[in-house]
Amino acid sequence: MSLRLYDTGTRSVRDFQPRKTDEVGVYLCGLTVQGPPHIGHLRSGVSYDLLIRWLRRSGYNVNYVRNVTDIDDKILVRGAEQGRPWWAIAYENERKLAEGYDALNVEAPTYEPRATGHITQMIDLIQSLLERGHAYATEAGDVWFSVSSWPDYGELSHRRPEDMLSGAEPGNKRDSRDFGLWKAHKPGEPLDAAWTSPWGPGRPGWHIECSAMARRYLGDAFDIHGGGTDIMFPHHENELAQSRGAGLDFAKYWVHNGMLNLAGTKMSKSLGNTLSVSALGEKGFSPAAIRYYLTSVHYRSAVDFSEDALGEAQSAWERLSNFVRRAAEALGLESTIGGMMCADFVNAMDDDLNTPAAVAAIHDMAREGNAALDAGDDTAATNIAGGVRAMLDQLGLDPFDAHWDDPSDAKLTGAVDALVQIALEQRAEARARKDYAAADRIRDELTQAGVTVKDTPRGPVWTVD
RNA sequence: GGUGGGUUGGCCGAGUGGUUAGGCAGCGGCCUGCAAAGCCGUCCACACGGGUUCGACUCCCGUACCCACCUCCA
Repeated sequence: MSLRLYDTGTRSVRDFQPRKTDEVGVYLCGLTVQGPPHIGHLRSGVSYDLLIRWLRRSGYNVNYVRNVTDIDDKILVRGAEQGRPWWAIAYENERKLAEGYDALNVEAPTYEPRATGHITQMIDLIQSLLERGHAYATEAGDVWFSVSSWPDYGELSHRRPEDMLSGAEPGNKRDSRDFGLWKAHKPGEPLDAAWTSPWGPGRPGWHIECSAMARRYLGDAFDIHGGGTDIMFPHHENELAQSRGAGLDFAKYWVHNGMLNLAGTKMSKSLGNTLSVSALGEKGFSPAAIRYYLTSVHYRSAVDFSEDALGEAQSAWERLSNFVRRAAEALGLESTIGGMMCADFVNAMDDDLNTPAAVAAIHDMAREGNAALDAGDDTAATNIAGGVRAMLDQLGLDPFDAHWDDPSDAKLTGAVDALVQIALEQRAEARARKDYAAADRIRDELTQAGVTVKDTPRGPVWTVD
């Protein structure tokens, strides 16, 4: 079996067959960096990270492009509000986004282009749309895409023009459905937010950016285009129309991830109901647990975020993590490397990235592994532990991944280790003479200091909370 | 109003026309000096009403409720 993916364009799960045998081009609409990222954005990052990792493990050489939109109306508004250059705000948020991705172990894309670096490519595309009669320029210096000139408009989101509510953005356009390709510079807007063009100074419309950047780095035709369901219309519909209108084949498959809701409503910048990774960290949730949480639901499902659910996910994640650590302590870390993923896991991933089922397969194996360790069956335990680690690693959740280490802890560990060892030796002596009151007192004191001690057949093990 | 998605056991969350999802929490047991971890067992289910079928949570129709998009938004 091989990968099957849900394709929004056909509204069905399709066998994934890239244009070239062993290469895959993927374009993901990244963020408009008008504010710091929240976990809804990061959910999208994790979802596509899982896809990319699975494509790579399936043998494809993946060219993964995820853009940053660093110029738009709201960024200019933020700049005016804060009395700072708009580009400083965009870049600040872009860095925070990168930190968020990194915290959740989301791998960097092959390339991360910025919209402002591709104005000439956008102008080229707009010109070819004008030449082909799919766009028109106004005296004010705006350029609009003519929706009525493109009969296939609506093919992605399956909307009919007559079904659409009126009240689209105002402007000097001929048809209310037409969307902006180029926005003329307006009085009062910063001069450094305008570029010269055949139609006068201005800046690009949102949609044209992605068409131009996808074309530059992935070519006129590529395999997968992704983003959140909230931008399927109009953004992706518009991208598709203008790229096809310019004579490009564009994307073969369209993938959309579901929204992350808070109290039943979409988490969004405009609603202000956002939650950041660092805020969750302050509440005691680890980045690995957050990633596990986002991985344990299907990427197309809406997720109603709750701290209770995240707490349950953290417990579940610790169960897997505990098994891997336990196995490494018993068998040696080397023994847990290079295992095989089980068939249930592979089949689940091939089935439109059914990560909840994949995670369930890991839990099943972890149970068997724990039983093998209990029984002293090191051969079986080694095989299972290696498989569990391989699968967790595939999901970006290997407990031993250095990514999860907190560098600030590293210095302390050495010092604490020496101190804890002294205490544990005293406790061992107390236990040897069956003075359990004294032994428990030492353990309680360590617990109060944040050091959790547990006894295993191979002696005590401690962790810092 | 249009389009799409959803409603699963105390909670999270997959899936299937007839056979245990998985996890968290609870309960009982084993193990342990105790605890933790782990293992075994166990309780709890498919919004509502019709229909198709030998049999439906799983297909069809209807009803209710929820969400998203139709305007910037992953």
